Amino acid sequence: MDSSIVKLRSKLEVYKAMTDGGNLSDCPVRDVIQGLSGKWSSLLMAALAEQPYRFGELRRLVPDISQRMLTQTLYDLQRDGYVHREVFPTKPPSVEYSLTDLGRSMFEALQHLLQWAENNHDAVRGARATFDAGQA
Amino acid sequence: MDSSIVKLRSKLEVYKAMTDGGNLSDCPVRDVIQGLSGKWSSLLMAALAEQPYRFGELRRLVPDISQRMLTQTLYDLQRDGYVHREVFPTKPPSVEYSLTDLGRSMFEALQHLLQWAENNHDAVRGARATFDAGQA
DNA sequence: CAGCATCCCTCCGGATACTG
DNA sequence: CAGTATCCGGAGGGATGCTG
Repeated sequence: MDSSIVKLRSKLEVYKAMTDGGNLSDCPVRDVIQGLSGKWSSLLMAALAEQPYRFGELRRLVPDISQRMLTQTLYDLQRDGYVHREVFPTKPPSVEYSLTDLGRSMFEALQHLLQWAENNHDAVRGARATFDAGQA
Repeated sequence: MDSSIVKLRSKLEVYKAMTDGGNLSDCPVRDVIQGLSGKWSSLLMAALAEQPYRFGELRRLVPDISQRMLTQTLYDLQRDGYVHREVFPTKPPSVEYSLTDLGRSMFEALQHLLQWAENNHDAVRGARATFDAGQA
């Protein structure tokens, strides 16, 4: 739960951690990463990092997500301990989603990547365009 | 290409960046993230961050990747400008893959998340187990 | 309001066989 | 050695309709 700067191990060590566990498919690091690789996970984490939201608010906030995927992604995030789900027995009922401490901790790590993407997406787009032009 | 500490904007700003672009499906940040969300992308980036590797070396390094996915993932990473592919016209030919400057820059951001996963995967596993027990 | 159920389809990714 | 080509099953994900 420590949000301070993490002393990074060598790159080799990071790679080795991703291949640990004997059976590679059981590697816990890859397992965690896999859970965040869905189409909507990082976007919903970014939204909830801002503030707690109710189900319908998230729908309006992310208009192009289907109701099915919103339900399922929130379920998965809750299952992995990133998101807290609280039901208010009002009438009609309302459900609020918020980040847990684990979720906030994870998002701080994720945020580096999102920030990088924001700063460098034009370089990536450019590389893609150049590459496609060369292959044409 | 600056690898120094990035001054993080507010969480709200990060979320807004992920919903920019009018048409959400055209949001460049989500576009970049999407390209890294494949099953093998981060693992191969971690391997190549360690040192350049040839095709066959990567195969042996990651035994449970199919040859098809190795080819395709390397192709995609190259297309997005993260990986450089160099052919040596030996006989038989050998091809070496290495990270570009853009790739190294990106990996530094990605590494935070990998590091977090390594440090906290037991917490995630635990949350998952607890959750599943409660639902049973 | 906040979902579950159902149908359906795309495409990710694995297995196998073949080339320069 | 470093790939391409094909086939194929299954998970991911969208649209629609119904419930407490």
